[in-house]
Amino acid sequence: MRPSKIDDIELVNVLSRVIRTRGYDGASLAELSEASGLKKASLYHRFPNGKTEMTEAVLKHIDNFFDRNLREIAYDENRKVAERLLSVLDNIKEFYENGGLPCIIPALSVGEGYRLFAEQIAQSIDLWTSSFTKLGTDLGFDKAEAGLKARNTLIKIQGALIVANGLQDKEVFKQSIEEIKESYLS
Amino acid sequence: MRPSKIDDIELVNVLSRVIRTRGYDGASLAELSEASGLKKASLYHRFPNGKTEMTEAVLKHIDNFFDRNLREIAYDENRKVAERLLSVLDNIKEFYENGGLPCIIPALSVGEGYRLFAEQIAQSIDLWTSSFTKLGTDLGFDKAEAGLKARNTLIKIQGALIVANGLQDKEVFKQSIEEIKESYLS
DNA sequence: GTCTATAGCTAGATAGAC
DNA sequence: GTCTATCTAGCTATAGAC
Repeated sequence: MRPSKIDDIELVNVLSRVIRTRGYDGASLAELSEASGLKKASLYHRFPNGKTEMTEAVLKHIDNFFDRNLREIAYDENRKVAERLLSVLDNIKEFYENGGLPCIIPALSVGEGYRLFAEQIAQSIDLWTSSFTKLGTDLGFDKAEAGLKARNTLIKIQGALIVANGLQDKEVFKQSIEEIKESYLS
Repeated sequence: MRPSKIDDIELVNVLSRVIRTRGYDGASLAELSEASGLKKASLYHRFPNGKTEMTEAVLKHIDNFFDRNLREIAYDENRKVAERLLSVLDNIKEFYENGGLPCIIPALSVGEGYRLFAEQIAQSIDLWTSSFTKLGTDLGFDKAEAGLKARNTLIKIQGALIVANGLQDKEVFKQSIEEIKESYLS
């Protein structure tokens, strides 16, 4: 076995960046190849089903990230709930690079990406919703209100990423994260 | 002059639907042709610069819509401000078909679309922001707060469209519009 | 103004050498 | 595991008849 030029985790991270910024349809194999340093045939060796499989790997990687850095923390009753909230919001800021890197959801919400990955998108939204609902109930909100707050949290994050990108202004995103904090803790 | 199979307005509306749902990169000329009933060569007769020019026409058409149905109403001091707010929110619901039709912004926020239309996206956001800021100040909020509320209104609409699409649930969008109403009028 | 036909290119994908 | 070379299909775009 000849050694890999780039390990699996780093490779998926590179593919993730390209797909999130260029969109599924816009992320060509040529660009994925250039960004990763692997020729197209090498990408096919790693992902025999091509771009679809690369995107599945990216989705799985992101899903793992949020399972560890959002869901697990939100449900960790050994930690104070306010501390859990601040921790997950920090992890979210990290994932989106303070608003400079788009979410995968809009990148897969149009065109061919949506046809292929609609189910995974819905599942991802559900994971976020249940995690923030858990934080809300632990903070004392009743179940219904916690559910509404959770949904509005997702909406705010998704909307802030779109607007921050449109204005090329990360402050829009950072400000929204602060407002989310206040909406739970004040 | 042989008569057009489809008039300019209807044609732009059809192109708009395809670009908004498929994204700029995902909207192929084949699909634009099929949706409009015009062969590719006929589309080029109408838009000599191809897909770029079609998208420019769509953006201009949408810009006109919101100039008439958002900005003009927001600034129309002959009407009661609460009535203006309800009117613009109704027009927004219409434009997005109650959350069933995506915004053009995410469709142009990735890939080649972003490279070509970043400036128009930023301008569009500014028109929305100033319009809702005007409504906010006329409702008695001070300038700074009205500006923040306006930005959060855009964020909520954009985020709600993403989440509504991801869950295939228009209620998410309709609920968000109601919450926007309450945030201004209660 | 619309059409058929096609050019020219780039996309995703594969074969086979090293 | 990576590479060069190549295939085929789809893409944007154009030429020219009606």
